Amino acid sequence: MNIKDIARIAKVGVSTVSRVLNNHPDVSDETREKVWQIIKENNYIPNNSARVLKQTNTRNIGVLVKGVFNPFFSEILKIISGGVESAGYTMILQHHNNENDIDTLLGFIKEKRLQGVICLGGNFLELDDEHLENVDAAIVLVSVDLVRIKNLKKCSSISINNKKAAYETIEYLINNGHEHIGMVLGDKKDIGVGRERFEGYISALESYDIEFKEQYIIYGQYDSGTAYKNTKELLEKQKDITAIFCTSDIMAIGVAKAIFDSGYKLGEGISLIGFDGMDIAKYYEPSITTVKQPKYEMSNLSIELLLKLLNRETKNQHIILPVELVQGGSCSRNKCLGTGL
Amino acid sequence: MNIKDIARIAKVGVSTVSRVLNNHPDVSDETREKVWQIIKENNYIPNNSARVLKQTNTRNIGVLVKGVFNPFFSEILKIISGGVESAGYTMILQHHNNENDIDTLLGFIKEKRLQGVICLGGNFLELDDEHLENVDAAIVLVSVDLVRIKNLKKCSSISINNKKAAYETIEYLINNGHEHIGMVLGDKKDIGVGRERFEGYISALESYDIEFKEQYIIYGQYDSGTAYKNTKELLEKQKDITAIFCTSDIMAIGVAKAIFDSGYKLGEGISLIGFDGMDIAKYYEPSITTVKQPKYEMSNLSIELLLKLLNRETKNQHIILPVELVQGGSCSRNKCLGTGL
DNA sequence: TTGTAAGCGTTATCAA
DNA sequence: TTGATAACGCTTACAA
Repeated sequence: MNIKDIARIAKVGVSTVSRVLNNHPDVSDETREKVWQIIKENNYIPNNSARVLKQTNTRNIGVLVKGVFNPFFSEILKIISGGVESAGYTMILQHHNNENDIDTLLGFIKEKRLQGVICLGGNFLELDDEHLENVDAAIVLVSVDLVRIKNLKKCSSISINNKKAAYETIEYLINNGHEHIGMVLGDKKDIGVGRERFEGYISALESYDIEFKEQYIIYGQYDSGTAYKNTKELLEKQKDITAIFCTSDIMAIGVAKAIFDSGYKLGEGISLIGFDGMDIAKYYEPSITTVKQPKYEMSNLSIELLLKLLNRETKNQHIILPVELVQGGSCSRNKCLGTGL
Repeated sequence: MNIKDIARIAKVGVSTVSRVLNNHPDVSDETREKVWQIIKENNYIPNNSARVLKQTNTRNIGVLVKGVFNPFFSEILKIISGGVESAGYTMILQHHNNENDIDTLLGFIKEKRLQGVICLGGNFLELDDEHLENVDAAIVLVSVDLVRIKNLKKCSSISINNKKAAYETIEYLINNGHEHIGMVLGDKKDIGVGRERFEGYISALESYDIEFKEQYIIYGQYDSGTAYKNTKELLEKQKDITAIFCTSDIMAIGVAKAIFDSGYKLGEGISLIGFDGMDIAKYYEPSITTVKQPKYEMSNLSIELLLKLLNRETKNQHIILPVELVQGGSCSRNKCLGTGL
C-alpha cells in the first residue's frame, strides 16, 4: 500500500494525496476529506525513507548519546525529548560506543539528514571547524570535554568545568580534615569528562602538598556492582583511607554499600562524595553528598540553544554552567575547617 | 557528495561503487581499493534513506519502548542492543508515550521497514491476529500485560505472571505477620502490568480475609521523589501500616527514605518490598527486598526468539518466566510463620 | 569484472 | 484546485 494505491482508490493524482498528507492548503475540503477517509480505511502509512530522501527540510533533530544507557543521560534525555517534540521536530535518538566520536557524529547527520544534533558525552577534543565546513546542521555538544577552550565557530557547547568541580570537591574534603582520599574513576581508557575530574583531583592534592597514591585509585566501569567489588578490595588494602570521591552517583551507591559491608559507618568512619546529583543520591540513607550538575538547565538550555540556532536567532556559543555541592549525610564535617565551596 | 560523484571521480560505474560499499565479491581488488580510497578522501557517507527505500532486507530490528526512560527497561535495552548488533542487525530504538500502542507498533514497523520488533511495555490487550494479518515483521512483546492468554499466532511474548508475583509477595508479608499493608502503584491510569500487580494484591488480601483499604493505596508515578512525598503523607495518616509493597524499585528508594524520615527503622518498624530486582535495591542500606524479574533471561530470550523467528526456526510462542523474591534487610521476618514463596 | 538503466515511494515543479 | 512527471540516492537485474 503506497501513495499510488491511495491515489488510485481515491481517484485523484498522487500529488493531491501528498498534499493532503502534508496539510498543504491548496486542496478543496471535499477532496481532502475523501482522501483522508481512504487513507484511514486502508491503514496507509507513508514510507518515511522515501519522504526523507526527497525532503530538504526533514525537521529531524538527532540526539547522539555516547555510551549505552548512562542513567544520568537518561534523565537529561527525558527533558530534551519533550522540548524537541513541542517544537514540532522529530527526535532521532542514537546510542553508540564507537571509537571515533567525530566520524560518528558526521555520519549521523548525513545519514539521517538532520537539521540539528545534540551530543551527550563523547570525546570531541580533536574537533575543528574544518570538520564542520560542509555541515549545515546545528550542533550542540552537551557534557563533553574541554572542546570549549577552542571556541569553535561551527558548533555550540554546554558543559561544566569538570576539573574545577573535582578540584573544589577534593579541597572541601581536605578542609574537612581528610588527607587519604580514594577516587573511583569510570574506565581506565576514559579521556573525556572522567579524565578532567581526575585531573582536578590530582591538582587539588598538589595544591595542598598531599602525596598522590596510585593505589588509592580504582575503576568502577560506571556500574554499581563493579564499584562495590573494587571498593571492598580497596578498603581492605588501604586502611588509612578516610574519604572516597566517585565520578558518578551510580558508582557511589555501590561504594556506599561497600563501606557499610566493610564495617564502617558511612559519613563517620568513611566519607563519600558522588557526582551528578541524581535522585538516588538524595534518597539513599544517609543521603550521599554529591556534585550536582544542573540537569534541568543543561537540558533546557541545550534544546533552546539548538532551536535558536536553527532559526538563526543566535550565533554559536560555548556555555559553562556552575555545579553545586549538595551536602548529604555521607560526608563527615567533624574536623571542619571551612569549605572551599 | 553522492554515489554518482564517487563513481565519476573514481572513473567507474555507480554499481561498482555500490558493490564496494556493500562488500560484494565481484570487484577486482585493484578497483575495490581505488574506490575505497576515493570514498575515504571525500568523507562520503551513503544516504541511508535511499538505501532503505531500495532494499527489501533492511536488517533493521526495532525496539519500541513504552514510556520515556524507565530505568528497568534501560537495563534490558543494554542487553538487547548487544544481541541485535552481534547478529549483524541494526537496532532502531523508539520511545513513545502514545495512547494507542497497537497503532504505534504498526506504524513503526512500516515506517522503518523493520524485519523484526521487540516491544518493551505497553498495552496490547486489544491486539488480535487480525491486526497482524498483513504484517510480515516478527514481533516479540516483552513485559506486557496478559496478551499471552489469547495465545496469538502472529506474535510472541515474554512475560512474567504479575498477578501471581504480587499475590505471593503479599502472602509472604502476611505470613510474616503483616496485616496492614500499603501499596505504591505507578499511575492511576495504569492498565498494563501495574494493574495486574494490583489485582494480585487485592486477591491475596481476599484469600486471607483481610479487608482492603482504599486509603492504603498511593501513587508514585514511577518516580522516587513522588513516592517519597506520598509515602510520608501515608505514614502520617495511616499509623497502623507495618509494610509497604511497591510496584517498582525506583519508587521503593523514595519509600525507603520516607520510612527513615518518618522516624521508623526500615525492616523493623516498617517493612518494604520493591519490584524489578534492580541493582539499586541490592546496594541500598539495608538492601531492599524485591521481586526480581529475570532481567538477563528476559533480554536474551527476547532477542534469541526474535532471531529464530526471522530465520523461521521456530513458531511464535508465549513464554512466562518465573520471578524470585530476593530477600534483603528491608523486610522484617520477626513474626515469621513460614513463607509463601 | 564492470557499466547501464530501471525502479523504490515520496515531494516539488510545472502546466492545465 | 488538480495531475503528470522529474527528481532524490541508492541497489540490482541484465547486458556487455
